[in-house]
Amino acid sequence: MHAKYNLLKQHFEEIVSLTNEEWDFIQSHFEYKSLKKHQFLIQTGQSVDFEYWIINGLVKAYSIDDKGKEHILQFAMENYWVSDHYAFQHQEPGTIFVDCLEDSEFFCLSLENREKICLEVPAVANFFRIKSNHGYINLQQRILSLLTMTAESRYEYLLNKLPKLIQRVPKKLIASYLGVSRETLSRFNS
Amino acid sequence: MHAKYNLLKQHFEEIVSLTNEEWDFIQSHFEYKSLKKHQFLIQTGQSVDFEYWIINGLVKAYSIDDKGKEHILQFAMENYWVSDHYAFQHQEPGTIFVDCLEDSEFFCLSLENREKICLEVPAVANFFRIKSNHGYINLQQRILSLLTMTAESRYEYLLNKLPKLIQRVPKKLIASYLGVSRETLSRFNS
DNA sequence: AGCTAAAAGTGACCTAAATCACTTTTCCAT
DNA sequence: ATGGAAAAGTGATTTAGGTCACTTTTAGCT
Repeated sequence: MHAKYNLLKQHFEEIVSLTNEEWDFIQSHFEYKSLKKHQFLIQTGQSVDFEYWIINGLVKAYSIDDKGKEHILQFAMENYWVSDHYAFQHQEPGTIFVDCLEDSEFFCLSLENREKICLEVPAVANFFRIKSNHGYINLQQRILSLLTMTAESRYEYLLNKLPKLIQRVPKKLIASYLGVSRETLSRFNS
Repeated sequence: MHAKYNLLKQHFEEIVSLTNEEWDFIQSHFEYKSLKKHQFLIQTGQSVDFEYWIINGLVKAYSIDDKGKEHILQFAMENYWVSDHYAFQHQEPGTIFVDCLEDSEFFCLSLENREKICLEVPAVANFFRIKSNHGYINLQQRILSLLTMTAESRYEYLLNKLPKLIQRVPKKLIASYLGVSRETLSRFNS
């Protein structure tokens, strides 16, 4: 477990620097969790008590429409943060599902603990500020890609940006992420 | 100008509390700017020196594709923040345009000053952290709406969510924001 | 008020992608 | 290794929305 906490520490220290005391304090506010493939991290209607940092593994965050169709909001793997941010932030029941595409391990941070370490250790507030900002920028890029690009060029763009992801994820899920039917995706390229 | 700075102070204090000394320090890191309708705040290829808080007015942030078509990333009005966040953060040339749909006034914050006030005043880091997080959540909602809803229901949703905005913005720009042609938008509803 | 330009509406036609139905391939679990 | 399920591929058909061309309405000027 020490080694795993060290990965998280490295993750913070890519952005901000921390003293050993600060790190010990921060670390003590995380919980460990482990799930197998197909298990749920978050389900609609249930409380969302944590934000999760992924130690290793792969999850998908998605919502299901009235026709039962799945729409993928995000794939998240090692080093990513994932949650139902809306529900977590507002402490409301979940609006999306998050489940594991591979066996996965997480460090879990509650809202209360997040606010606590942000207020106690300014570097943590800065860390999350910068992380959120990067996340915001990424989503803006994705929106632009949805507005400006055809499904096929979104696919090429993704192949280029996250080639490793494509290896690990069935194409029908990639299709759902891109906002295209699996049949159409299957007719692209190659 | 005092009164306008006060609006900004109120904006901060919706999220965090600040002492008078802290506020004076923060305030001194903003510059004032005023633009007329049709003037540009940000242009592609030019450096993006600031993040802007809108005192009053209305702007659109958009990119132009290879066919010369405009795609609207964001409308921003009083109390909103706007910039080319990517270019600003990475100090690279702008990738989008931002121009005024109405005469507008801004408080401008440089990257250097932002980092300075975030490091000096932890409440500011927390303010931007929370703001970014809200922004992230909003963009996730928009992505979901692009993935799951028809153009028509996206329009209804927007009408419902930001009725005032529709009043102030030509429908062809709303169409561009929704990712639909203006002819198609015109055929919706009533 | 009157002129111009931008915005909005509308019809006809076209196309990218969805949907449906079915086959083939790949991946696991026993 | 093998049987069953999930994933992927493919053809036929449908459809939402795009594009083009034109008219009507509205909003700003001077």
